[in-house]
Amino acid sequence: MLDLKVIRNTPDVVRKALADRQDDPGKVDRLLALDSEFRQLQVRIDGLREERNRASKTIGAIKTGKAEGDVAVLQEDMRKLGDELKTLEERQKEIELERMDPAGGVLFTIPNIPHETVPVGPDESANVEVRRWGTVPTFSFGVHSHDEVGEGLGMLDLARATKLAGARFVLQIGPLARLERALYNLMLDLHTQHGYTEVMPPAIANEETLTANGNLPKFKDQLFKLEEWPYYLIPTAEVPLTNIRRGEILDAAELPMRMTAFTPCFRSEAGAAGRDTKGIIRVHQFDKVELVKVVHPDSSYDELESMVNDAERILQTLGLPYRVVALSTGDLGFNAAKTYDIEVWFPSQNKYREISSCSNCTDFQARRGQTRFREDGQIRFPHTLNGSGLAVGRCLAAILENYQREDGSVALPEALHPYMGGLTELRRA
RNA sequence: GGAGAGGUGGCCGAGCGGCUUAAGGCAACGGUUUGCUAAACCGUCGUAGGGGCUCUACCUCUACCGGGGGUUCGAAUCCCCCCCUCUCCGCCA
Repeated sequence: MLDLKVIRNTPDVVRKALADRQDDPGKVDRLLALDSEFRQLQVRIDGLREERNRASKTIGAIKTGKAEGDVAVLQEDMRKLGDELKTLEERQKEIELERMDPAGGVLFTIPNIPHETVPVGPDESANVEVRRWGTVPTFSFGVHSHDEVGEGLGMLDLARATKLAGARFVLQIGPLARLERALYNLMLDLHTQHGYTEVMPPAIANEETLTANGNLPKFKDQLFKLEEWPYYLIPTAEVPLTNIRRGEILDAAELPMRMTAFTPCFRSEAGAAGRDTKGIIRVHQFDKVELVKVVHPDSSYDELESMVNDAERILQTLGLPYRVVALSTGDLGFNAAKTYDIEVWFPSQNKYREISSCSNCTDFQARRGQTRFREDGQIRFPHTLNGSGLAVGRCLAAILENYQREDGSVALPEALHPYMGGLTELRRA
């Protein structure tokens, strides 16, 4: 959420941000109207409470013989005042819900303000490619999609995954199952070597946690909920990691916090029917190594650049060609002020596909979760960043495609050999 | 799952309808003293939202004692519901 004071003081900035995002700038004016009414009520309510507090104190003094007066008259007056107060309080509560309620208040429908360096544009067509790395491989034979390669090896069985759970689930067997483990071990090893603290969080989160992260209530239909429980399967480790210090005031010396975590991720993929139905690109359960930083506001954009580099390093280590794209205002996520996507090359689709998304959420998430830090007596909100480092399943799919050979076997990148117990290729048994 | 005991400021801990404006202590910060350190002494010392104003200051009000509701002129204190922690029992990877 944005700072209400920022919206009051610089409404034009927020209106422009909404317009750039193809959102409704009128939200600002609706919010300001509610805010004004709320504050007027606040003044009257506080005045009445003050009067009541005084009178109650007087009644107490009279009863203990420290003052003179008619208790009955005062009590009757305060009863009437109490009725009036109750009416005003109920009114204010209604306005408060419209203004600030996480489940639908106007403030919570206003997205983060894009950074000045974000390209302005209506949708993904306005995204800007920042750089490319690696050489796109050429094949002297007809390339196969990753699922064809995996099934050809006898190590990927999507039909039986469907029997076990349903469509959009994955079953890997033998060396391909081990490849999954090898990949996330490699990722965690590299990230921890570069200053990230490894974290193993719960894969289930409660409503408060998901609300603070912005997944609830807006994206409820993207989540798997546990029946009979107020719990959800996490859609990403970003959810628990950004909530670890929720509601706390940190010491400035604790910043920056850099964390990495491997978790399964669960997404309903509601609304994605028909998209990426083939293969394991878009599934209900996938593994991901996540990067999260909680940093001082002054350094957050530098931290974003280094986070992207940290994610890129994985692809470089694996020798997978990719490009980095800066998202435009129209494509930016709700929480993000700036986002880079990393897209890896998929030969069978003849295009780059997203394998990581790294965002600076500035103070937007921290404010929502009331994560703060104290510096020179001042209390401020830190900036939070999150990025995939990387999506393991998509990484595995990219290896199957980019390293496939004509005979159906797949070479393994050298960096993985130690993680595969010396195995240098995948070959049908 | 059953029985009991608890949740009060950064921490410890008193308070159990009005002398609380949440005592006292520890820690922290500023100062005095000191050759240095320590000690002692003095002061400051929660968060949030309003209002005033001569607007980085200052004055002032309100809310918050796990969360939510209720009783009352008045609730940390009484009542109801929920959450969490601890101890014991049961079950269990």
